[in-house]
Amino acid sequence: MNKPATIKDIAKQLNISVSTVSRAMRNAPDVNNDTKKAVMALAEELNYQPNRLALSLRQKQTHTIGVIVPNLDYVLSMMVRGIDEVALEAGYTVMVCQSNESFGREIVNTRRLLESLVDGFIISVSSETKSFEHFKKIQERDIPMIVFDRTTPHLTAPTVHLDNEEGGFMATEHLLEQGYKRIAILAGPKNLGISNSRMDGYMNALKKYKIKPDPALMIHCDFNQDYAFFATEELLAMKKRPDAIFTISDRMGIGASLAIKKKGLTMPDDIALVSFNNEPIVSLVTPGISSVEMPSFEMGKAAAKLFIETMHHPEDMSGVERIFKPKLFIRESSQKSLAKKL
Amino acid sequence: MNKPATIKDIAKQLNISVSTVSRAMRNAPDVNNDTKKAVMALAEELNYQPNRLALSLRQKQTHTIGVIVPNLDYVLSMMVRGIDEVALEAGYTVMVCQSNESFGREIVNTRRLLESLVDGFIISVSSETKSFEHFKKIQERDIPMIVFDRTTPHLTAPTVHLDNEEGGFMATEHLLEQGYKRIAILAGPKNLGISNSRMDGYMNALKKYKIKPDPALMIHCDFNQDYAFFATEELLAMKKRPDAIFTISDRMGIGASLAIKKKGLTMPDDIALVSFNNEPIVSLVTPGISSVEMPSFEMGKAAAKLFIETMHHPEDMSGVERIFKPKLFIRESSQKSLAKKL
DNA sequence: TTAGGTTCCGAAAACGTTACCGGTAACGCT
DNA sequence: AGCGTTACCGGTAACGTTTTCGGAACCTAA
Repeated sequence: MNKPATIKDIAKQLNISVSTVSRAMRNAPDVNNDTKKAVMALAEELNYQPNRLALSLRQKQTHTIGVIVPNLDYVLSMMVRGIDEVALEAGYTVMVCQSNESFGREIVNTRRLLESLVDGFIISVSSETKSFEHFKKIQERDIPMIVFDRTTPHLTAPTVHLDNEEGGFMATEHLLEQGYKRIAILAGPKNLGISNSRMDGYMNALKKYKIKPDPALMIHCDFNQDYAFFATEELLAMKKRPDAIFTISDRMGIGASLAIKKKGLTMPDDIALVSFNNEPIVSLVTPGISSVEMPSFEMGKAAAKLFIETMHHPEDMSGVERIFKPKLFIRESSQKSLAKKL
Repeated sequence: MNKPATIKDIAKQLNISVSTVSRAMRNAPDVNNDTKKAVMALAEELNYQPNRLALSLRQKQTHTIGVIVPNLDYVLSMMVRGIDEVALEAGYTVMVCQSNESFGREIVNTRRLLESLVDGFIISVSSETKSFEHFKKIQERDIPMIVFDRTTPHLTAPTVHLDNEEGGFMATEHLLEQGYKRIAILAGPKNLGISNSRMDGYMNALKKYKIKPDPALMIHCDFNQDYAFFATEELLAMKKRPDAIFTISDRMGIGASLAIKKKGLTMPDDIALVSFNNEPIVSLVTPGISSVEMPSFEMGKAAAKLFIETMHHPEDMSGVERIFKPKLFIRESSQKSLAKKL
């Protein structure tokens, strides 16, 4: 009914020009104090809200960051909170879109946000994504873009991610130190960078301990609990079954642990388990599952900071990488001494 | 560097007017097929992306829904996914802002989105919120607003929520049926509607079974795991301690279970536990925790549908309520027979 | 008095798009 | 020949804001 008040309404009522009102609102120096007060007062009274669309159209920037994530699981929602935190601080609004791990949705989201809705992007690529044309379109337009968490070599952009290789290495070395020899790995889809890096770490650790990797113990499966469950069942059905499993995510770790329990085996005696992410859940199940932690919140903050930096100095930020270090939390699922204490 | 192409560029290059280009892009009927093709082709070539800001400014609508949630925990992120789902389908983009359970952040977020960035709101109020002026400002401007999950009587708007009273009743009655008599409740802050409703259900169940509620067993504490832990410790330290606890969320349930374990008590024999939300985690801990489930995803979808309905028929939708029914999942923490089987 | 500086304000263009109103040309019909 | 339709297309205002330029009014100082 009652149209929202505009700068024009205020101008008319006060018998001054819109430019003056505009200046007064922004507290510009060249406007009389009395007029300023009058404008402010009337704005308050009319419940005036500036129209950001007009502003953005005018100055060709929206002060909005488009964040595209594959999901809002524990880790990513932590990261988003981090992004939110510093973005708000810096005067940006964030627009979160989840692609649901779907390539198609990712494209749609990108296209939408690209319609002048955002000043730039902070993205984490979906596990389904194999082609990166939609992201390259962003770069062709010289629009800032940060890739975080799920990074990829196919995109040259400032990135924030974990040292996943190190994480994979730590997890595997820990198992080796505990004396496990046949260590299986449950990895994600082959095109998923974080999965591959973690697997590289796994390989490195095996190499260091002079153990020949066994392809039969290296499983690629979908990035979720159910697939991990089935994959683990198969692993456990092998004639020479593994004595330890490293899963690339906690969800998968949970799936694996369920399969282990179902088979009637116990951790860590019959088989050990280490997973990744260190979500709260892994400390609550019995036995507690060892897991590699990533500083999600901090990484989110770093991504946003990097974004803002890029906004200010777009010149060759493209190589910048912020790499965070993982931390291994050892629990009963992988340490015999700990388990015996119980 | 290379400015994004506009409708004007296309017009100039094709020697036609902007209006024609505009019509061609929208596939309007009154434009020659050849020109249409030419426009489309050139648009493709120039990598033209329409400018939604201009469009929105012109037609005074943004096709964006502002979603304000207190956090992105399991339940709410499920709901957001539901909202996303139907919103995208209906041609809307959603803008998710988390208030982090902070009143101040909620206000800031509302103000930002109110600056003509969204066509309307779907909100779930923060647990800290006691005043609702910022939300009423939305309504004063005749902007559609749906309240979901965390609803409140202070706001008259179309709502989507769980039958929380029923949920509280189910949980409590289940405990009573199992023979528990001194049932404590761990509730949230006193101003939190869902908490109060669940507590009402609790009261109703006690009444039905002719048990006099004991104020000493009704604890209000912060909506998280740690506070629940401490509150439970106090409960267990009572001379006449409760023989069952109903917690109003799974996080709190986890906190309670940890306190119970620490004290050396076992569930369900020494004490029973039922919580709320039925997050995956409650089925994974030992003993499994009984919990009341809400159809989060469906509720999110319903909220978005209701929003779209409201957009189309704003007239007196204000009374509409979509109430979903909870479902109790019984696990070892509260059913003696189940526990004995293990 | 006049020159020069301040202080305050207004007019108008611009951002990219759509919507409204109109116009022209070609065609067919009487 | 004259008229009405039809099929296309163009000009322009408008959306709400900022920005640039300029100018009026006043003050100060020589």
